[in-house]
Amino acid sequence: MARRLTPAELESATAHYQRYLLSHGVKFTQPRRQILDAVLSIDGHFEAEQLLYELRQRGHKVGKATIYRTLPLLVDCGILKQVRFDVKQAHYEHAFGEDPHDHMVCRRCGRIVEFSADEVVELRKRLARKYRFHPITHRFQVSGLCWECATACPAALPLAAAKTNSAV
Amino acid sequence: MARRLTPAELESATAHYQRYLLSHGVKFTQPRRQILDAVLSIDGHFEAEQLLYELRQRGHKVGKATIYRTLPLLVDCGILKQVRFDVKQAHYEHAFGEDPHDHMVCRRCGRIVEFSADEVVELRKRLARKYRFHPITHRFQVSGLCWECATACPAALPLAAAKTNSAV
DNA sequence: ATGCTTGCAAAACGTTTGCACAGGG
DNA sequence: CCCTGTGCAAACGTTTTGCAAGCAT
Repeated sequence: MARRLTPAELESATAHYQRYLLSHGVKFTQPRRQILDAVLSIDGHFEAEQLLYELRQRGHKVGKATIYRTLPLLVDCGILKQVRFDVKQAHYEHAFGEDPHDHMVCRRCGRIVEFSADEVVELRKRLARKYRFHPITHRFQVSGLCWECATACPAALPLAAAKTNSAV
Repeated sequence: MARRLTPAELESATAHYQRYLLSHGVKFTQPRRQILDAVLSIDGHFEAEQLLYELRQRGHKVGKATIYRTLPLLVDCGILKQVRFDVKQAHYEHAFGEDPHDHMVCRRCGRIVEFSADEVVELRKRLARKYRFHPITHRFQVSGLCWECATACPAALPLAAAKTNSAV
């Protein structure tokens, strides 16, 4: 699960961001600083709208367009990762100070279980060799029922069993 | 890779669809028949817009709304699978007469390499047990460079190497 | 002073919905 | 016949873009 960053990591992330912007001839402006701070303060996954809300909470009048223009910068410099669930809008999470992980999403309650990506990366490496591909990143998302929903609603399980082998 | 369905499979898919519609009190209308035929004639992945185009090619005046209303039927009855790449619009592919597989997408040329999902399903099962989750489906997508692009453009590889361990 | 950045509003995009009419069982 | 399915167009929510004004270097 996303944990709150330590002060040292916050510092480091900011410095990293500034270096990145500088080296790309991009200015470290107040809105970009405010967005960075807000982004780093959020635990877990968020979408653009939530980020806008967080900024408004802090009394910052950043425009929606600026958010959409800034998120790619944060992704490119490695502070954020874009995570796409099965919905139209993009989600983001920290890529900084986090171990690589993937997600299991519960169909019933929407709960997200994060799990270590170590074994996934290993499998990915093996498959890439076999299929002659150079892997850079991956997304592995398992959809199903969390433990609570599965015990609370056994009716949903036959469906699960029937489709257990399908890849999406 | 998606292969063209055999006449027997086409027949079987149509019968299957009709049975599904009937059992759900849904009519097998002309537009739905036309959409089914067009869908089955397409190899590989497609999106709603391409399906509309294919129908127009055949001289069928099916509305866009009907396409969007029909695709879920085809997914629910197991003829299609929704595949989501890193773009906003949904893609679809045959789920009929196909082995479960996942995708590697080349960042440079967009080429899609399909690979068997057997090992992925196995890993998924192991992880689900460990994290107490009931898997139903999964999506495993590897992003990187295909063999051709990697050899044609070695400049892109350092980036690949640097990010090799990141999950998305 | 220059030119990247901003906010606003409007456009674009894929998708969904409301409605009156058409068509299948 | 009835009731569902259809096409059209308009609505939708997210994301992008054009533009005049603002601000960092």
